[in-house]
Amino acid sequence: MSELFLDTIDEQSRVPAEAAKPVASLHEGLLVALRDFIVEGNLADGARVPERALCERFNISRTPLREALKVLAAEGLIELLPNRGARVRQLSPEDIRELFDVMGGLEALAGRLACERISEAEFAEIEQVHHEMYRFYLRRDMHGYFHCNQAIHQLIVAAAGNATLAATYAGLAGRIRRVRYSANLAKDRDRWGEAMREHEAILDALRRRAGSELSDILFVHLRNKQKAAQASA
Amino acid sequence: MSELFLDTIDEQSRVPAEAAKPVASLHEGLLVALRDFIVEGNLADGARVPERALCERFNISRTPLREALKVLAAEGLIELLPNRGARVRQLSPEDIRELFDVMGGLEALAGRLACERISEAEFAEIEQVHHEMYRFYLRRDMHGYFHCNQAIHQLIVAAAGNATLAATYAGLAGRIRRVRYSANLAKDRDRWGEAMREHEAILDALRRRAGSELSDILFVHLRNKQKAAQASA
DNA sequence: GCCTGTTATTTTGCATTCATTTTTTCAAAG
DNA sequence: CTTTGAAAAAATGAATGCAAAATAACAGGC
Repeated sequence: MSELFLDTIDEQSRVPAEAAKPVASLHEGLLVALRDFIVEGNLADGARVPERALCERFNISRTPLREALKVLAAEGLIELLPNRGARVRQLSPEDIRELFDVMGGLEALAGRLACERISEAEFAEIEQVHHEMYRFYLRRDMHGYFHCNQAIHQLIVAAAGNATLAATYAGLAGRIRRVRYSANLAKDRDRWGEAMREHEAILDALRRRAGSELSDILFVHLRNKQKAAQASA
Repeated sequence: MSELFLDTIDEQSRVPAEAAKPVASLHEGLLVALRDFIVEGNLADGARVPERALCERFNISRTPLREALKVLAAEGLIELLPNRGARVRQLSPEDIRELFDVMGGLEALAGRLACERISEAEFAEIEQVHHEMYRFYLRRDMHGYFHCNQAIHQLIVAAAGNATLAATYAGLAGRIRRVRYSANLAKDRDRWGEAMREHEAILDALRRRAGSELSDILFVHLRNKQKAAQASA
């Protein structure tokens, strides 16, 4: 490799640098669109995924669509029956239980990792959202409360600083997005107070950077959330 | 359907019966073959994945191959560069660190769940493999030790009774399989003794069904394994 | 009238083909 | 001799076409 070549590299290296993370957009667009289309419930649970209709819907040929379907099947959003096409995967109560537990485990991990590396600024942001959530709780504003709640859990996962964890978590979250469990809490006011107390404990453990403890609290918190969802299902 | 046909069905009905759970094999075969082909290191790290060559290698057309490639990309084994084909994803030290942590988190979860539902028979099996491993340790039989070690971690994940967890864990394990970290322990005899003591603690916590405690031990155990692998890398 | 057996239509899976883009080759200029 | 530019070759991404399978529609028998 000549020195001159190294000079030119300086100019061009920026391109692969900025293109390094965003793998770029190929038929990614289609994949995202299709995923949203399914997640948003445009297709009934367990319903056949009509190839031809979707081709017209997205103005593409069958080849890229089928490729996208294979990916969605790998993600667990749909299932592919040989020679029988794709079906929207319907989650059994058992599936949902499993997903809750795994997400609980991942959040527990996120909490532990966050304690190791979270900055004061990141903690301050979580703390701020927490207090905001508390105000929503006092006002009995369910919508605002859940918005903050989601944000906090998301911030903890982000604070873990582990892209693999975040991606894995997002993948599982996408699977159960079709199941609406958020509003279930509405039926159980006691649970709401309990959840709020758990969140106090979460913030406290995070403040003390007590990773192992926070890990425990988060898992139990998710377990309780799961129980509440099941009870009101 | 004639009675005669029913007679023959008796013979054949076993096939769909046992194929009920395994969604069946379509181009799954190709997917598995391709995955193994890459995992087993037939392609260099970061190397281009030659479509044409693989088509000949597996005697298929480009369409099913490209579908399989999309799935492998979703699994994180390869990466797809737009208009520039697929490349074997090479894991940075950071990627490996992340993978170790997530797998540690999942094993911690597996331990916790296992404590909730493991049967005496399952525990007995783990205990037996543990003792077998200890004998390998005393004999300084590295190969046998690692075999048992892998088996124990696998049995704990299985004992968790969570298919989603098992699948997620397997997916991450597949990504890292290309990186050989097993033999790294060989360079650090002290670590070996430490690992053995940690396994004693694991078995003890599992015996007492101390989920939270086992969860902690398993995560730290994986962390130490990671550190040892890094140090000898 | 309901069920069985056959035929027609649709749909899936894969191969082939085509337009673009990228990479390589080659040659001429500096 | 290196470097730049253009043209050829190859590879990628997507569309179409075709054989096999599945589903639907239909006719005949109990």
